[in-house]
Amino acid sequence: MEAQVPRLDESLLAGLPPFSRLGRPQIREILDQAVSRRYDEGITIFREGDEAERFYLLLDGYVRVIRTTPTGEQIIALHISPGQLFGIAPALRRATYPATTVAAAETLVLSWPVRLWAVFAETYDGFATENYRTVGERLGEIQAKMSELATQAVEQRVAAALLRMVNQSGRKSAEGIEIAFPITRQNISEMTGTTLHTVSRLLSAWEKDGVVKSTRKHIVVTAPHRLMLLSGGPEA
DNA sequence: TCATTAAGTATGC
DNA sequence: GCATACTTAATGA
Repeated sequence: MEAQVPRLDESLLAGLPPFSRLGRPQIREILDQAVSRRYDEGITIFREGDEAERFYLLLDGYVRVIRTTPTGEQIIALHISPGQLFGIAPALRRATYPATTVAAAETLVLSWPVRLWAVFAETYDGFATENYRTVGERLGEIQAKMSELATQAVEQRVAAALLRMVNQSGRKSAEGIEIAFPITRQNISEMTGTTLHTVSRLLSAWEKDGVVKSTRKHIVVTAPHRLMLLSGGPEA
């Protein structure tokens, strides 16, 4: 459907963890088999349970990984930043995607057919190990969030969620550090297991205290250290 | 401490 | 001007 755009430059992949150990000619081979595509904000790239036909690399933008509970609520499991692979069902030896993935902002991705996963892993030094590492990291992150959900109060969870996004996608601005992709109260409630009303109240209170500044779909953390206190221990 | 209901204002295509 | 984002207060588990 999408034509192969001009010709992808090798510098796109050089330096990214999954490809860091590869030489130019190898990167060229990989790029020549990739399809690139752009997604607008809000567009679903693939759905939980879909046949996993391709795996993806995020070149630019941000994507949200969403899981649906048996009762039908959406839970935002994590956000993915540029340079990371996603939809890597083959690494988990799965035939279907374990989660839905949606473009959180205008997004540019490369993708390859899953059958190439095994080929890359076998042919290219470091590809497999690097990817198992990131899979492990993400599982750990999700685990941490699950236990956080069970143990921490809402205010602490929301503070921690903001910090995570800032750490991962923070962009320095005049006022502080801003989250680099559009994010709503609803979204934040979906990552913290609360309601948008509670998130709204918390953000309003924090704004009054000078910890954050927000406009519609846009949040700047003006006092990260104070958020840290809020997310941390019981008393702060 | 927090969800829910409900009723409002603000914002942007 | 309509849909969506966001705010706030009240109530009750």
